[in-house]
Amino acid sequence: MNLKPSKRQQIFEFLCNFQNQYGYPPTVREIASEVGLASPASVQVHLRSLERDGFIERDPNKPRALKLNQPDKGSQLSESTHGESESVSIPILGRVAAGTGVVAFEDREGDLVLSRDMIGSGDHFALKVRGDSMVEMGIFENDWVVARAQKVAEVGEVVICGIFGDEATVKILSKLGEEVELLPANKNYQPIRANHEEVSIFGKVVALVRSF
Amino acid sequence: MNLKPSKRQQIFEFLCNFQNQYGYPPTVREIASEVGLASPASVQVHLRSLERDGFIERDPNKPRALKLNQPDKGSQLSESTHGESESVSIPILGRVAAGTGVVAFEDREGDLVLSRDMIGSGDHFALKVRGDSMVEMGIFENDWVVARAQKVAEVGEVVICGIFGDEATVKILSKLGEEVELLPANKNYQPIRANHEEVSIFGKVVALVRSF
DNA sequence: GCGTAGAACAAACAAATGTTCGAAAATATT
DNA sequence: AATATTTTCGAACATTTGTTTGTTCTACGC
Repeated sequence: MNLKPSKRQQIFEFLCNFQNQYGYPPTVREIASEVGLASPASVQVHLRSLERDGFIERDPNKPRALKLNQPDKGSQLSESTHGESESVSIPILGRVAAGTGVVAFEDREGDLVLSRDMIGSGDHFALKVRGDSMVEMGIFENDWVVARAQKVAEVGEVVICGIFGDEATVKILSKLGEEVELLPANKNYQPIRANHEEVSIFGKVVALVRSF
Repeated sequence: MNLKPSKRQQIFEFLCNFQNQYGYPPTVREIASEVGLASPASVQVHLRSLERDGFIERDPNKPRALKLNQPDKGSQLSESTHGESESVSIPILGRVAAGTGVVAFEDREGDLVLSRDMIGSGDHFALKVRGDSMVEMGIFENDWVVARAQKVAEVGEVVICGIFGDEATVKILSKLGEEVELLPANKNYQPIRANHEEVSIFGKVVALVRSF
């Protein structure tokens, strides 16, 4: 069926490339022209869809007021620094702000130093793991998980998320859509199902650090 | 005269902050409002000045079509080292020298950067984990274990050791004396018993790092 | 004092942009 | 084949935005 990438995906990739190239987002008409749609109205539908799923954010009635939430995806940046390893200081958060959107770096309790090529680009934060809900993935209590701050993720990825405005937890994202499913990695715990609006993703886990 | 920063500089800093916060550049009027100018015309002159000097690029007649050429400059992000955390570069070893005594740092494949307070003092090295003999301790294949180079350890500690001059492995030291016992953390593997002379301890595992 | 230069202003204009609405076309479903 | 669903379109509209123009005000040098 879908031999070619869907318009939705085409658009998203174009957004990433454009932002990368020009430093600011494209307009609706520029998108239309690029992906082969004749009317700005056609683009609107997809933008709404992308916004509903958290890939982008928009400010209504404002030109180019479009923010990418996952700057990495569409951009094939050169990750080959393989020579010098920049060390990055990652703030350890006591708790994650349960606000609607951004991850606020509250209660910084210290820093974790890692090399850039281990975690990739972006803003990162670290959390100390509480509980044993992820033991089957080798994530133990008192480990540190390092996450890249982003508000969307894909099925199968390990994410830091807040449910019902609760404290942040580590879970495996297993289903998306109107209803979101979050899986623990421990048979003794139950999967969590919740409405799309009740779950906020704070970041995607990219590394784990344990100190013996 | 210039007690306060010049309007030009105010504007440039605002551009950086805005772009950082919203993901797209502000409009001329948003700039005016922010830096305390009442007319968009007033902002224009400064933008022209900034463009003339190469700080920004603009596309005429297009809203928000403004590119920062130096995204880092104006942004006073949290670069504070917040306390002190000395970062240590730990060599990643392809294999551990099977010599009787010291750990020679052969075949360095790269470095792992960690903060000193995570690993403590001493000389360290890192190994990539092969096999699943330690899964029950949450040490998975392709993880990195960081070890402090030392030739002795105590019962119960996780060590890097070589047996019969074999490749280095990660095990739990469980008995000392004439006969040494090394335990895997996996029911499918057998404990290893060997003579005191046949086992050489290279280091004690002090940290674990996993990259997703 | 006089004149000049620069900064800022307000108002108006033209262009670009986001949005909406109904209809047409394409696609999927029964 | 008939129907429902999705996608796209075209055109009009309201808003936002960049730009221009002429004016006012202040500071400075002669």
